[in-house]
Amino acid sequence: MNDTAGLDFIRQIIADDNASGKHDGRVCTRFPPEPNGYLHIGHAKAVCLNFGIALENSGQCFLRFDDTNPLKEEQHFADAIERDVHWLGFDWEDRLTHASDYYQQFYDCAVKLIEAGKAFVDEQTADEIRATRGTLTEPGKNSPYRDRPVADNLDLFKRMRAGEFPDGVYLLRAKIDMASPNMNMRDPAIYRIRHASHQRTGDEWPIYPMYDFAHPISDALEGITHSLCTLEFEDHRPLYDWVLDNLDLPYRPRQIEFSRLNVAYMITSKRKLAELIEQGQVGGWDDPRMPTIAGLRRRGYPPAALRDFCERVGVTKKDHLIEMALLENCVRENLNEHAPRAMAVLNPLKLVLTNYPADQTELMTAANHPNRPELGKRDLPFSGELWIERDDFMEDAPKKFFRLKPGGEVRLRNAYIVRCDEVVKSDSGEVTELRCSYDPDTRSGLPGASRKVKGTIHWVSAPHAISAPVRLYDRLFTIPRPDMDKDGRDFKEFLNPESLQEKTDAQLEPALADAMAGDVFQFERVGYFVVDQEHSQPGAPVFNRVVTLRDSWAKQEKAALQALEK
RNA sequence: UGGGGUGUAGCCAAGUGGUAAGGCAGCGGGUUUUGAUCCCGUCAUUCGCAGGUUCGAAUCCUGCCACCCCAGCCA
Repeated sequence: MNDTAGLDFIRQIIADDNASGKHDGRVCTRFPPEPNGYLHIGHAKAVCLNFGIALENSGQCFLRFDDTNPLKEEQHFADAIERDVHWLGFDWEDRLTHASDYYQQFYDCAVKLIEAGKAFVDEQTADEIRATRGTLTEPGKNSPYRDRPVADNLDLFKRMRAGEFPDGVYLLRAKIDMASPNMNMRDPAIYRIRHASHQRTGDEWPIYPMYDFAHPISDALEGITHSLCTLEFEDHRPLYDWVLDNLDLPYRPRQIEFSRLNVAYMITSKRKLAELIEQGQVGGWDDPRMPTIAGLRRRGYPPAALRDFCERVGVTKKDHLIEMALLENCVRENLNEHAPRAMAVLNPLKLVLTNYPADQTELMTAANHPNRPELGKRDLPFSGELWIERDDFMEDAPKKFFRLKPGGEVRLRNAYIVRCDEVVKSDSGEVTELRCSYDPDTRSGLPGASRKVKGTIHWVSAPHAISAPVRLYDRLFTIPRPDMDKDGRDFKEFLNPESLQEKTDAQLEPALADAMAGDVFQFERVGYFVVDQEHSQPGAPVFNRVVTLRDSWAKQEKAALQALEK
């Protein structure tokens, strides 16, 4: 019986339960978001875990909206959550539920508890309750209403439900133990009066159950076998079990906690993200720099890469901080496989071929993917006037610089080898044009093409190029944990001023004009770029950089620079 | 200083008394018309620390240390 080897601790528990027949071999999970905001990368881990486990075990997973607090919830959040879970690649089929579907059952359960003498109606104020709860080291005090007769409790609770009392004057509490070292067991609130219109049940209910009461019951009613949640609910488990122990429900779910996902240079606090939006630091919840699913989608991260990431980070109870490099590796790995190649120049520098016939145009053939011939080829117009990347030319180049330098040769990808004969500068000394000669025998595909030069650079034909806005995105913050500063500095002090850089004069190969929103390309030697879903028009794409290519040259240069500083 | 958790490489993570998997990052090399991809190699004499048990300990015991969570009528 060594078949649990290598599984994470939750999957081991499930495998053991399956082996012992604990739930008749049934596996049922749920992803239970409150519809009070947008899903983010941390939720993605929970989605992948819950739906993934169900899939692996031929089980089922519910998408359940935990809508027990109408003050914070909105239908459009629920709609966005459904869209995001689907986009991540998961399907709940007919298992879309709401805590609010069970309001009557919750109420009936509460009545049962009251009848059993296990719950009472308190009429202390919120302040009084807080004051008598005790502290971490001191026990609390019993409410003066704790021993109210069952009949009175029943009467009051029914009148609470009937809407006879204003908010806050009565509260249904579980009767557990005010001296418990676990604060959650000190007669926790289970039902409060809230005269608020609910997005689904309208004004039907003036009272709403608390999470700690509603959650275990919802789980039990749905036949959830393993109720997975994050570590901060560990202290709630005794209460979760207490509710199940004291009610007669059809199933007995088990709560298991795992550590929430933390990714370096990202924050997931709803309040803080909202602050960035309010201040205009980012464009909205779907800004490509946001850690929201909507943001990641618009950034061009493939859902499969996100799933891969969630799998690779593992499931444990340790606090952790995942490096961004792992996420980016997952994205690159996916995109390298799937993204067709294209040529685009972000910082154009004019290159003129002095010996190329004037007004001549040739069609060069370029593979759409170097390792996947089945993805086909395309034609690239070539002429005597080209754009190349400014970084691909250096006047005083170091030995290891493989690109263009005065008098040097370089291969134009999919085209000819060219030599730099003359550097034209403006009055201010800025390089404005390179005058080069090409070697006609070295055209790609010709026998002369076998001549080797050290470098290959990308280009686009100036008369044929299209121009498109290109946005270069980078991490939103400059430090790994902007929200955990030791000196208490505000997270906004660590905003990366270079998280967005807009290129307005990028020159792209003409075929890119027809790119569709959501399409992702590798701009060769530059990075992966997605056609923005919001701002692109047919025939007028706007590109977002998903992630750069790995760049060992840049790394070398950076290292050399750092060595120089020392 | 109450209760609940967690400590294995730079970052994750397996390991369940028999001699430290794997991934990411890093480093070195090879292939390459992308300084990409791909390929090869390298990367913990030691598991928070200190004792103990044992032929044998990351795994068991004792003590200590560090970090995280909890005092909403939020979830």
